[in-house]
This record gives sequence, structure tokens and C-alpha cells, in this order.
Amino acid sequence: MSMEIKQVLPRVTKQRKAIFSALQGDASHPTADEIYQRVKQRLPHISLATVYRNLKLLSQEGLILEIPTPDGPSRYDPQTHQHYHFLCDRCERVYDVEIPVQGQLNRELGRQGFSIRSHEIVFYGLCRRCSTRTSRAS
Amino acid sequence: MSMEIKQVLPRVTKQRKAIFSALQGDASHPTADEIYQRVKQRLPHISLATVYRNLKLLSQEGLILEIPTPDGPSRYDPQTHQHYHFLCDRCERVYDVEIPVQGQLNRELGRQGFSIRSHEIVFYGLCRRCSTRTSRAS
DNA sequence: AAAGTAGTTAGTAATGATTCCTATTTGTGA
DNA sequence: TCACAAATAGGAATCATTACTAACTACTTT
Repeated sequence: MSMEIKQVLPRVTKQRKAIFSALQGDASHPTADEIYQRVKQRLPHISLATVYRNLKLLSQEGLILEIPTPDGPSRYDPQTHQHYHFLCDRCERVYDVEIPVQGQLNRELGRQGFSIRSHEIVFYGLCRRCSTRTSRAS
Repeated sequence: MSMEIKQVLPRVTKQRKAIFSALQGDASHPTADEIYQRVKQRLPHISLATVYRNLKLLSQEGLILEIPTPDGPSRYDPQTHQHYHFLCDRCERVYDVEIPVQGQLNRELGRQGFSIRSHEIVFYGLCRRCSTRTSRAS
């Protein structure tokens, strides 16, 4: 875990480790601020800017995934294997979607002259929980 | 064109018409501010807030498409039939991608308990222009 | 055509997410 | 342990977007 950090970033600070490990095993796709609140319990003096800086670095290095959302803050995902996402229109939760990676799409785009690094698929609609309720969950 | 506006929005103002028609036939995926600059030539007193409000309304009503981008302002597309997008890592242009709509993905997600309204696929990489240059285009 | 009224606008302030700035601190290789 | 580049804390700044509100106007009803 923090060994992985060492491989790609010059220094392993306690803030960096805490931010990275706060995400491990979490499938709830927290926002930067939620991660900040969480890490602050261990490191009360940590700065929100530090959380942002490290989340950006970690995602640039491929140790975590940043998921931009259309109408709110980015969310972060410790799952680094390629997969897709579902955003609930009502409760705004993000779900991991486990369908096969559509590699043929990249090949098709390559044929059209683009040099593809990656692709993301985002589904929109109502999650199971919300589609069986009329209440405004959140 | 402005008849379409009338069908879905209570009033057809000159600002609304100008914003909508500024987008027609434009494949460059302009930002709200670019549209504002453009419309301002016809309506010098138009407000940026009016541009934002109408772009939001028009996209909510399905007359145009809003494309959120990970690291910058949203871009707008007059093409309303379902299609996908490519974002160039270097020049940040948005390209329309004409590959078949992947309807089977929605069906697969439906089987997994989600109620799908739509999906979007965004490809990342270098466009033709940028992959043949080393200069930092923009 | 005149009036009524609900929707819309302009201009600006406010918000929210994220990044920048800088003096200070700290991890790491020598 | 030393030296120094990298990272941090805290707050200011930035950028995109939305909220607010008094004035205005498109459209409906007389």
C-alpha cells in the first residue's frame, strides 16, 4: 500500500499515507471533503489543500481514480482496474458498474485517427433504492 | 428552431433565441463564456447569467446537450441525437464521436437493477492534430 | 389595443470546488 | 547528521456557476 506510493512519488509523508489508506476498501466514492473529515480524525492539523494535492497526485499516478461528476465535487475510487460508473439522479450516489471493459471502442476510435489513452462510461438514472421510493432520499 | 423553444419553454425571448441559434450548426463545442462573447455582438447588454440560465434550461429540455469536462467549464453541443465525445488531453478540444450507440449496455445495467435514463462515453487521448505535433497547441 | 401577470433579464453578490502562494517543516539520500 | 528538494498548513485567490432582486417583457385575457 504505502510501498506503492513510494514507487511513484518522491516522499511518503504521514498525510499522504493517511489519505491513501483512508480510501482503501471504501466503495462509497467519497468527495475530497469527506476524505478530509475522515483523515482529520487521525491528523487534526491536516489541511484541505493537502488532501486535494495528494488526491490529484495519487490519481495522476494511477493509484486511485478521480471521478468528476456533472453537478458536484469529484469523487474518488480506490479501485484502479478499469471499470465504469453509475450516477443516481436522485441520491447522487456513485456506483461501480461491473460490465466487461469495452476495448473494441478504443480500437474503433484508433481507426478514426484518435490516439486513445482511456475511456469512461457513465450511466445516469435511478439506483435500485431510489427507483422503489418516491421519497427524496439523499 | 425557435418554434422548438416555444414547445418546451413558456416564453421566447430574444436572448433565448439568440443563445439557441448561436449554437446551431456549430461543431466546436463552445463554453458558456464563448457563447456569451458571441451573443454579445448581437445583444450587447445580455448578461452572462442569462446565458448560463438559458443553456441550463435548453439542456434540461433536451434542445441542446451539456458536456461537463473534468478540468474546465462545461461545453455545449447542438447535436441532440445520442452520440459520444472525445476530449483531447493536450488542446482540450471536444470532438463528436460517431460510433454506434451502445444500447446493449443499458440493457445489461437494467438486468443489474438500475433504471437507466442515459449513458455517456468519453474518450481521452490525443487528437489527430496534437498527436502529430510536439508543440503545445491550444 | 390596453391591462394584468407570471416568466425573464441585467447586474452583481454569493457560493462551492479547487488551486495558488509562501514561510515553515520534513522525508530521504549521502 | 547534513543538506536540500519536496511537502505541508493556512489562508488568499481563482474559476465556473448560481442566487438574488428590482426592473422589464412576452403572452393571455379582457
